[in-house]
Amino acid sequence: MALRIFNTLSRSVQDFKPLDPAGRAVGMYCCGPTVHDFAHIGNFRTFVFADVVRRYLEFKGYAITHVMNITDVEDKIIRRVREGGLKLADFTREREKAFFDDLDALGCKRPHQIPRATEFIPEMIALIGKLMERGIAYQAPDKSIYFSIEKYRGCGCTYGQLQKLNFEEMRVGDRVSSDEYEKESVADFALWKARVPEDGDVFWESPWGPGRPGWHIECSAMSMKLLGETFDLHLGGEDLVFPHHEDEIAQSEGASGRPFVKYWMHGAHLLVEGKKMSKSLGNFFTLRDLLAKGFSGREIRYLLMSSHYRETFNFTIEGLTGARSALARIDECVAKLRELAGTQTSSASGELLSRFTDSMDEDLNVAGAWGAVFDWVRDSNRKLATSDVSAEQAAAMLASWNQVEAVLGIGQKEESEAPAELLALLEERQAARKAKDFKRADAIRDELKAKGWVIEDTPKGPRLKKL
RNA sequence: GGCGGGGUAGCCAAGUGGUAAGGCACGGCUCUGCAAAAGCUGUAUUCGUCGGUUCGAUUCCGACCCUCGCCUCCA
Repeated sequence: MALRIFNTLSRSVQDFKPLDPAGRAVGMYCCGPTVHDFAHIGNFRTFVFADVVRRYLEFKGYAITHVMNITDVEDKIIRRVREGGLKLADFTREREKAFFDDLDALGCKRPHQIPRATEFIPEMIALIGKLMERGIAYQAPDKSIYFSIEKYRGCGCTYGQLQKLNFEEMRVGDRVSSDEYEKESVADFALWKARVPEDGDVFWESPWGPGRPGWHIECSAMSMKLLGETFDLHLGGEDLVFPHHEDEIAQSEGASGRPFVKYWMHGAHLLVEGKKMSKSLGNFFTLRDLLAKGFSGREIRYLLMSSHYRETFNFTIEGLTGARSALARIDECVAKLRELAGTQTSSASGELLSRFTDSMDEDLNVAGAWGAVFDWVRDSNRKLATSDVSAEQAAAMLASWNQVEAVLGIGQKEESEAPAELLALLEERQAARKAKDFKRADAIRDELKAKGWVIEDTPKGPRLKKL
């Protein structure tokens, strides 16, 4: 079966067909973080979503090139740098490192290319130059360069491909920053912002004078440079549909005269505890906030990818606790199969893969995919309980799981070996039980529990499990 | 005001023109010296409300109610 995805351009679910005539290579660009602060859990929903898209495309056999930018020059960053008396790069590199630590904790694969905005200034200037040549961009009295939507439309291009726009009905002006009032039209947006005193030493020389790039231009410049003027997939959060992505299309198609991106995918936002995240409500979490509460990256990842990417998802602490139980159920089953399979290997069999694929093919229906996973867990547990599963059979079941897990990316629970002294206590308890000294046996059980280890009395004897 | 999502069990969340996946929580059972852990198992006559189409609608159409998001540098 073929993968189908919802394309924001057509507002419908379409068959995914790469531009590559061989149908194999896929270029994918995901709008990355603005490194002005620690990223929050809402940001990570989008990055986990992008990671799942990438992993599923790999699962489907595509040779993917995953690009994600780092926005390391922007108003907030400049303000922090100025306030802290810091060097731009020192500040942004630190935040960037924190971001990748977080991404690692969530089990996200590193994109193949991670361009920084500040390292593509010449490409951006070249792109702006092209738009100037074509008469689609103009320099305002404040020396900044703006993109003219009117001229762009005059060339037969469409502005408003991703969202139906009605400029007359739009509430204009609410958030237009004061340095943009010299634009010819409110809808126009900055390509190059002329240097102002507040920028300090954050500026670059350009044919139009010193300044810095506008927000949208970096993504156009970097994606076209690394993936070509037309590429397959562009992802981002739903808030980026307008204006960011709309403007990217305008800049890119205005300059190249060719279609920019074939498929646009947008991830919906997150609610936390039923409300929009905000610091004043106390429901604003960075990843490290949640890790500090004792949740693991894989638990957070599981919760973030437990529902469809185009639906608003309500992220709750209760959900996180539930994620822990749900993952434990999978871990338990997989661990048993591993033990049985030993070093035996086998090819995948059973219906897990087909059910998983059927769900994921339909616009990444992860909820349906998890349904397949949990049905497989129950089915495996039944087999384990009612019949002798051979090493070969266990290996075959595991082979399917491993393929699915490569997409889900939840990894496995880190196995912790109990220290020798605790194992000695466990032995002592066994001896006490044999001697019917249950008082002593129960005392040891409590002692172990106090140390964070639970005794699991299985038909094959007792085991220690970390709480 | 414009545009676009949602409303399915206590909570989260799939899905379908033919009578409701899965997860969490909860109850029962198995195992156990008792537990725990683990496993199995049960739990929505019903899918926001009211109409309509249909042999049949939660699924299609219309109206209404509620809720959320975007509307110029926020994932």
